Amino acid sequence: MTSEHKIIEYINRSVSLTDEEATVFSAAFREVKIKKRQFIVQPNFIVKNRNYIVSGAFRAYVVDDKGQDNTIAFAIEDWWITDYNSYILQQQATMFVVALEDSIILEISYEKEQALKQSNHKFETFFRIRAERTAAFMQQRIISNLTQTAEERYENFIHKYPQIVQRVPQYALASYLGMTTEFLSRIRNKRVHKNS
Amino acid sequence: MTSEHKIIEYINRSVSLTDEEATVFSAAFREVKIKKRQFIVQPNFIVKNRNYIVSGAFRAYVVDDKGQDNTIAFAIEDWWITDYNSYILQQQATMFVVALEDSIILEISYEKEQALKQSNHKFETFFRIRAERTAAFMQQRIISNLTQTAEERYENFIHKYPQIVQRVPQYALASYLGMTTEFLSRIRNKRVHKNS
DNA sequence: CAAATTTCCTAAACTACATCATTTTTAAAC
DNA sequence: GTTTAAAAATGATGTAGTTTAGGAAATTTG
Repeated sequence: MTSEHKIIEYINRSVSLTDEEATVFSAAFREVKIKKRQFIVQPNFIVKNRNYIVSGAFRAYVVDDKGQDNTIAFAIEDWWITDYNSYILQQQATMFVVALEDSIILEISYEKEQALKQSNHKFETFFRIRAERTAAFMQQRIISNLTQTAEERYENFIHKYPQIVQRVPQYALASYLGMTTEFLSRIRNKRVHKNS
Repeated sequence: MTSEHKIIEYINRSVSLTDEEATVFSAAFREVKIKKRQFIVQPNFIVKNRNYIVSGAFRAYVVDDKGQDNTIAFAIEDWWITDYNSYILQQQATMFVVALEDSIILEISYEKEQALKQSNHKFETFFRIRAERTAAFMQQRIISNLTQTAEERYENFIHKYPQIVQRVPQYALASYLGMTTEFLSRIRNKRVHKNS
């Protein structure tokens, strides 16, 4: 399946498009190949694109005052990634977004997205549903961070996203879950010995 | 200013409506008076309404396995509140939403909101912008929770929301910031003595 | 495929924050 | 207004998770 077909199938899960609309929609995107370790977002620039991942994996993170990496998001095939604050509010980015694997993305510019949304009610609906799901997802993460212990958050994550655990480095997962890589190592080791 | 005028002014900050559209929009809402300590959302029910606060203040929280309160959100005049996950995904609520003061809200039902969005592209745009801002706000909170110490999160909060600090009980603010009320009490006390 | 680099593991000392128990202050209810 | 209950402050003690440091695996790159 081509990248265009993938994204058309994606949007059709939320709103049903005519063939013509589908063509207009997919034409707003540009396919780009990204090498492992390549950055698609860097701090202090205003983010130009929203990115749909055709294949590969990415990690978004911020570096805090103490120089520590804090992973904000992971994304794999059929997910989206960008610095959400920077893209939506068109202000300076604070995050890095880097490829964890050789990847293929479909990027859409802020201007083209605005034009799509204005031109057709269905496209507006699609992006509204996207934003709502993003917010719902983030709320769940906030609740998890507030209510669960480090170990519970890890258990929760491997249960919900087993396909991601395999593909991301441990230090990245640890910082996503709000703990050190050493502590995550300990949790994993405890599990192995418990289960044998 | 009447409640209807307030919400019309609110939506006009995002999209500009004709008088007729404004009438349709505000007619979808119902004004309700809520007494202090009264609940507008409780767990295990599917949330029916999204609520715009005309006056007063609310707190949304979940109770975890250990019986602890965890504050997920505060909201005052000109903000919105509901159990976002329950409302958007129309699934069982996990949160309580309670009035911290005698309040007046404008509530819109899920069905009426869906109808508004379908009937007029501008209304769809309005709710899309709402959802995007909500997501951007939540992302900032996730970053703050991951990167800052308890004291930094408190400093950050009083800087950003001085008007809320005055109006919410300390134990609620502490659990919003992810710490105990005792620890917040110590942070505050340290500040007072430092500044004198 | 060998060297260099990155990632992961282990373990002991340490600290930010939690818990527990009691007292004081503030607010609610009669 | 007085009583009662809830919230905040304070001190002592406990612990989940961090820090630091070293070595072992695994990946990357020439």
